[in-house]
Amino acid sequence: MRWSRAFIPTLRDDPADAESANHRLLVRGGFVRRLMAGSWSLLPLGKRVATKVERIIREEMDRIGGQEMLLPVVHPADPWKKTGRWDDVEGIVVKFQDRKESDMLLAITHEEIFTLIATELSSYRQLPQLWYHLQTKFRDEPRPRGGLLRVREFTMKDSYSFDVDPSGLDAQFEAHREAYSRIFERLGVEAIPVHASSGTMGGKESVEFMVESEAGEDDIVVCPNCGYAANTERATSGAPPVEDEPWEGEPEEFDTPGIRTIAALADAFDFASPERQIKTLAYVVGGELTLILLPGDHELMEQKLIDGLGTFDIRPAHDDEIVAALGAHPGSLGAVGVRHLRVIADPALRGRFNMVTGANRDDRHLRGVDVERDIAVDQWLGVRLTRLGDPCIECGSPVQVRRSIEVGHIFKLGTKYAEALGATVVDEHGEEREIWMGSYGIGVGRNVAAIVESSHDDKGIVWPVAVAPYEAVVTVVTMEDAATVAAAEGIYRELEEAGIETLIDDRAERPGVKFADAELIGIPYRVTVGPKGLASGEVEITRRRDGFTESVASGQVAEKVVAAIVAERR
RNA sequence: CGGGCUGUGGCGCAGCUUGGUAGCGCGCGUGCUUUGGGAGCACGAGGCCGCCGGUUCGAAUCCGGCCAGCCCGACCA
Repeated sequence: MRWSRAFIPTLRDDPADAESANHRLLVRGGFVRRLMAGSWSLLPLGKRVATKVERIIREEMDRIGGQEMLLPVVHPADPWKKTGRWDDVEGIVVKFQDRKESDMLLAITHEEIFTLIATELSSYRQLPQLWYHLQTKFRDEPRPRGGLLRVREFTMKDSYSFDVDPSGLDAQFEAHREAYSRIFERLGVEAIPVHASSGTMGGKESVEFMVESEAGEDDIVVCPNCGYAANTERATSGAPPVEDEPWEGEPEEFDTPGIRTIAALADAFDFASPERQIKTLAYVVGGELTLILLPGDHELMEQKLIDGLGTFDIRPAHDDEIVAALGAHPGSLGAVGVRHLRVIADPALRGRFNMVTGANRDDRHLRGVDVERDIAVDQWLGVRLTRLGDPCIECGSPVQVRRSIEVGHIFKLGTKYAEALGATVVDEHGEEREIWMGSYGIGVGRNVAAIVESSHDDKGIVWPVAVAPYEAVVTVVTMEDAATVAAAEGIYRELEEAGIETLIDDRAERPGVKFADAELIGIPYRVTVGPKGLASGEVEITRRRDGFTESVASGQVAEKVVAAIVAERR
């Protein structure tokens, strides 16, 4: 490609509204342009990168037996109503009606429709099956952010596995785990698999692939000793040890005028440090007021509550609901003596005594509370957020918490969708059985963003060869010197003929502009052809990754560049 | 959904406090000079000042409403 003919609208300045590296560099390098919040056009360079990411995904899916299809992006409501998700996905899904006033939606994922196709399977002999497509999803995210990291419209590779039994599902799940690891390795991102929450997908087991990055939106818990790794939405840890001081007898009420927070209570009384308080949260779960208890120095991870209770129908209670049920306002709440409400407590409170909690009378608290003696806990459920330094659940070593980008997610779905939509096969005994399903997703644009986040410097993007929009650029130092132009054109032709995707920078620009642009858009290898070097028959090869430069006889340059690139293609 | 910030040529910004000709840098076009790290000079093109309404003789500027974008947070009692 001739740069003079290419549409590569690079910008000299960073766009003002861009914070994260991928946003800043992809816009500045002319890869993408924003249409609206969370909605991006891929320009020629961006499309080339996305296509390469897709090719790698396809190759790895095909390698484990995947068959590519293409399903529609507009779905009728009916199958979504049958699986119960028509209501579950309220808010994130765009719903509308066609001219006949039939309910429809824009696909946020494709479990329902792939399962409908799977109803055509009739015998266990046809299983296993593995189907996938690369298709647009539209999710009306409440807050798109971070350039291509969280968007509303995006291309996703989603695959779906169909098996006659759980062990078949396990095998396909493992195949995906390996395929995904290969994909991320080829993309040049360091993704670690972690235990995760299944969210709206349902199902029991899921693994996320996470790339450590400050731009990420998730925190993962990692144990440096034994390798345990999990999203904080799911991670469990041991209870950090606390030494309670002895207390004889019943809890004792005391005055706490104007005190509404754990911090304020801790400041006012030296026996009420946060770790010795019981934090009492009021939630409405399935329409019923429920108390959630945690050690005062811990935080609730709402997703664990959702997962642990098996319902999305939870929300913090409003003040008036709390007052009506407990007779006190938030800030003076407690569960001692509460029998008419469901009480859920984090296991970190087990065996704790001489604790401080609200008395359910405004401006009054209780001290000397023995959790198991004084509180009627209906359910012990691990709902607290794992913190840096908490003991690892597997080995007890202090865990780390790292900000990360979720680049892939694989789920064991079980038979939920098959049951709802009637996808069954007959087994070898002639009996009808529901199909066991898994679903597996990788967002294309988010992976492009993750690559940029983890591979850039102050000059611009550093693409791995495998996904670079072009593998090499021939920089013509001056277009005014006929010998220079002729030599550059010759090298360009050689590289093209050797199958190297090459740009020739034949613009009437000064060399500094060409160097800066080549670095900004991140081309892995640059061949610089100018009169200075040509005087001794030489040109330069510069590697983007580390700036390493060597002079090479112009007759040998193509061969050297080809060898370097082929070795890095993956 | 709550909070903060921001909307002025393609990009980055000033002007707004104190109402009166819309400005700067980059980029773009033409010409000359220059040519191994974002050149210089000269001339030139390009703006519904986010939108609607109000105040005023007069609004980018003051007032009200709306829309859009970015960042933080996700009710933690």
